[in-house]
Amino acid sequence: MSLTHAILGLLTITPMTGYELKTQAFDNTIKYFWQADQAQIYRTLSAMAEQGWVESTLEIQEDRPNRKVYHITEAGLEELRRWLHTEQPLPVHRDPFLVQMFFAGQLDSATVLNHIARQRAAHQALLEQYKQLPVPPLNDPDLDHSRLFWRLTLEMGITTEKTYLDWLDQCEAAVREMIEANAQNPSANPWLKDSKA
Amino acid sequence: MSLTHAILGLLTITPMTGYELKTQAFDNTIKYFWQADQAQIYRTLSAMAEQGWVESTLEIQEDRPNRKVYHITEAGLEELRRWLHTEQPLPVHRDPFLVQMFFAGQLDSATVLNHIARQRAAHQALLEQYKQLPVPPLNDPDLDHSRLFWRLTLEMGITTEKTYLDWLDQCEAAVREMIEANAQNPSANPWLKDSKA
DNA sequence: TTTCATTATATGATTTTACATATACAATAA
DNA sequence: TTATTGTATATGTAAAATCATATAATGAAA
Repeated sequence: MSLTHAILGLLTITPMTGYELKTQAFDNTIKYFWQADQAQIYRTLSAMAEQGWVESTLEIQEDRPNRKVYHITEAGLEELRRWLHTEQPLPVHRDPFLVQMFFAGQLDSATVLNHIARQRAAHQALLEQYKQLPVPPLNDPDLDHSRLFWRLTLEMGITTEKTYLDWLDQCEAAVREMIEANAQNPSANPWLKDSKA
Repeated sequence: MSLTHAILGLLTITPMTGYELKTQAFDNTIKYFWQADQAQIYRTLSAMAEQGWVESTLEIQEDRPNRKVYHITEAGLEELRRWLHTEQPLPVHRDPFLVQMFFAGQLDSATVLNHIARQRAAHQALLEQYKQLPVPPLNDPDLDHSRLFWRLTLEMGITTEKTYLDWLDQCEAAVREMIEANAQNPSANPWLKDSKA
């Protein structure tokens, strides 16, 4: 599975604790292409340590919990390199909102517009977060190999969110148009319910 | 979970067997926002039948296996309506290729270009498949409520794939540029390995 | 002729993901 | 003062997803 390899890759950048992997790497940086649960990260780290792909050193701290800093081993590097050469399957799409929209013909228009607005806000927030990530732009002279790919994948996250927002706007427009069309149609149907407000 | 509600929704269109749900609905139509395994569909249908949300009638066939045609019940319709009113969480992104690209600085450029080309072909194929789905376009007068939302979600699938293809092209261009830049740089690094061909 | 694809349902086993909760101390906020 | 947030690791459990395989008939292809 790719979580293992995402972690292996991250540990080539710098040794990290499970907590840092979660809060700095996954939640802030690469969540637009791989999301991971905290519990899953810790358990995967244990499994990887058993495999011999990572090792940890305990850092004793006084005022806060001890840190288990993981670093990648030679075997881990080898596994990462092997995996990096393999062809990857297509992404799995599972978007519950799109399921909802697919069947939104069964909802009144006001509810649909409300759903759209909420999703819009959530995606907008994501986009803002991605935009603030400190990765040099494509035309930056500091863009070395690694950073080039970080920027490219970040661009993907940003573009995806922009596309999503555009689509939500398109949906809203289409729904409003449909409301108009129905308002002029005397054989009014229940779809208009509440939506005149 | 949304698989249940995707199935409930699909059964409001027409009664179907598990096989039809898989081959016609999921694999052909809505896989760009909800993918489902065959085994999972059958098991979910069983669970839904126990819940009382669907019922099945057995259609005896002579030359092929009998069909278990599921239809939605009143309780199922109620559950679907309830769910359609709830707010949905953001989509979960898990794209192993993007993980690979994030760490592609550790690969030689020829391998990266090869990976990109393969993904491109796969996404191109998906796009072609989506384009051929028989859903009336947005400006079609036959576009009723249901079909409007089918078209909107399909537009999302198409747009997403187009965006992905554009991004892959951008990646390819960036990698080729990086190759150029490195070729002129005498402090050649292993990244160029094999990529001069 | 044997293998493969299609139609159709189903189970076993495993892996992956998700959700909840526990511990523990410090600092900050209500 | 009490509650919450941040740092840090971990387990229990359940749900969901994946992969493999079984059955069984027909028809087509190698």
